[in-house]
Amino acid sequence: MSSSYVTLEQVAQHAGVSLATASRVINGSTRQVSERLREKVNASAEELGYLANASAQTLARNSSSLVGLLVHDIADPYFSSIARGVTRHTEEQGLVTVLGTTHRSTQKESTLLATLRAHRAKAIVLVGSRSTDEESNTRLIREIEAFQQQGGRVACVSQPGLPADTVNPDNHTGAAELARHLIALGHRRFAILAGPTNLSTARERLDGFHSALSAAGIELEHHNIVHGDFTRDGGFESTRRLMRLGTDATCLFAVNDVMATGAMAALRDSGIRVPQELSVAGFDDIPTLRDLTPALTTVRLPLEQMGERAAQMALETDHEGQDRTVNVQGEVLMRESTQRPAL
Amino acid sequence: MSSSYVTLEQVAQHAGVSLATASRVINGSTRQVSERLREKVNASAEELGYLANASAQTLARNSSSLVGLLVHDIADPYFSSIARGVTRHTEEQGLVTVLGTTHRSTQKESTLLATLRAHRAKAIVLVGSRSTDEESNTRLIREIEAFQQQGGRVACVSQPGLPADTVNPDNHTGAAELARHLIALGHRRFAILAGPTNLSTARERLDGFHSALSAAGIELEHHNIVHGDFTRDGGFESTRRLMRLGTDATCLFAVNDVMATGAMAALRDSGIRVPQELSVAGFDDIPTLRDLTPALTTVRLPLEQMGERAAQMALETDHEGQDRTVNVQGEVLMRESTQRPAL
DNA sequence: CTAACCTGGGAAAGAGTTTTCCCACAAGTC
DNA sequence: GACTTGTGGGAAAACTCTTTCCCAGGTTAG
Repeated sequence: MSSSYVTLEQVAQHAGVSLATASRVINGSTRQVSERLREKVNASAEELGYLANASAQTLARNSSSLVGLLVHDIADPYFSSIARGVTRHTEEQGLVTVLGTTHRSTQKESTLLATLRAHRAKAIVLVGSRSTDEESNTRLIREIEAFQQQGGRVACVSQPGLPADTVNPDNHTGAAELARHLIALGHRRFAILAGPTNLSTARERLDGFHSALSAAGIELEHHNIVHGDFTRDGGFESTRRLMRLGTDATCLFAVNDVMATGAMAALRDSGIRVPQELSVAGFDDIPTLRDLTPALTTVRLPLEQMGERAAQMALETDHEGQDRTVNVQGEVLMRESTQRPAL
Repeated sequence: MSSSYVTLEQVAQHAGVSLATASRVINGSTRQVSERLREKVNASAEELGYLANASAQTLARNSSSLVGLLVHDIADPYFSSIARGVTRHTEEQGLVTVLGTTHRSTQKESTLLATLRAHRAKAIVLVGSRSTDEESNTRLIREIEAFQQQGGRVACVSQPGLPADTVNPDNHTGAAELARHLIALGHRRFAILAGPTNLSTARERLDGFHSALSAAGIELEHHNIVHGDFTRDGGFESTRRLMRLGTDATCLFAVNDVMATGAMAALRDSGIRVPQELSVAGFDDIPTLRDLTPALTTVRLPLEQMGERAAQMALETDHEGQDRTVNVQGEVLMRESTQRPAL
């Protein structure tokens, strides 16, 4: 009663073969087993409702069917889109996805990485901006290497520079191209709703935008840059601050769509019409946010595919060479939230 | 080299004690261990970087630290909000969340449930509408019971009638109250963008709305009901269909926010102004969709807390009695997408 | 002073797989 | 007919941990 499990040994007995033979049938080993016995074992397994004990398998094989997925916040549509791509691939492969949310805490990240290591996870997909903090970065690298030592594989999304396969959106180019489109529209004075300075994604987008402005001979004034924390409310607050201080910009670039959403809300609250009085652009093309009014000009990233590709790279068994990097280009989508500036 | 792991035995040797003693120290058993040895063992574990092998523990204890979370689609903000609540609780408890996405396939649901069983998951949180299909329902119940037989615990969100603890939003009352508000605004002719008929959530919301209309002596005409599939695009298409066929309704109720979003997009495409020509209301108050224009009238559900509560119930060890049900009331939020009908 | 009782610690038996090693037997070779 | 070769099957070790059982030594009570 206490143990309502069917073990492989029971299956073997029921089929009248040895434990080893049963195992060989169940997970198709290299060794041949006669068709007769094979059928007998399969029939017994079916009849008894055999379900292999995953922890015993993991222990014996020293590798589990778990794939870790670490994101900052699963409720953030940026991450949930990527997560969907990851789960699509892992589930297709019959693997199990372990979801860990770090909420930008390197502490939690470490804990989760250790847990995944303890579970002998087969692979880990790391999503989200890498911090520029030296210390936590080297620690992260050490942990990744420890995991790889154990035979685990790692792939990252948006975290260039780690010793692992990487899916890397070209934030710099995307932002620069967006800037050029906006300049072409006639804008000359820009405000930027930047992200946390220590996150590479935020910095790359800022840099890319900035460099395109410079190339066009446009100055970006210091007081026209405010920082948000990549959340909707952060974007809202930072935009209010910008408005309170006053700005002569004709176009506001928020480095991600989620903050752009907050910005548009703040502008509406302040009675500023978008795009008539101020153009607004974002980055990511978050699917859930495509129905905002006015429709947001942005740079589309194929988030779901990025997650899928990362999972795929992390699980490719044949590849054993150098770490690979897949660069992903964004596509500028000019929509309703931007127009040529009023004279 | 092959095995770069530190085992408990190595820790024990390093500390000069037996394996059993080391284990007693590490996971604070009932048996006492002298302070001296205790410190020695802990120091050794620290020094060697001991990390317990989770699968060995699972095998020995016949219970893992895994908590399953089954949703239809992690990119759907309804589910990702709930998922956030679930992970908050599980991670707080030092447990590991396993994410499975079923995409409304009972086949995948079964597979995932079996996998979780094979891993000796400690608990499972099941999220999403229960199907009304008799056959898949009884199978689901059998699988849940099999899991419980093994000592696993189950909690559901929005799936009343299963042999498990349940967090149950009062869809009927919420929809009815919303209907009363809309009637009070002056609406008499309604169109409904209903959900898949076989999902309880969709049905309850439809029923609740309908019963409030009946109570007010308002007929709901058959041609004013269309069905979507709970997705944005489904809402879009169904609304187009509704418009093509023509409707005399002054208010459109979509049974969830995601479909309401698609409906608003379709109406805009058709040049129909919301709310001036047609009022629109949704259900859920999805956080990511709060910035739509016009702001959507809806029924707020505390999605994140619902997930958290479900996880909490699933993990409460002391509770061993009857299955509990927590009812959650929605709150009607009248916003910009509804107004009194034009005369 | 001895009997009963604690208490800390160690040996060993599982938990359910995988996998290696070896044996038995049949078939083919000279 | 003995010897090799090949093939299917079984015994047992290994994976790492938990936990029970038991023993030795010290403490207390009578």
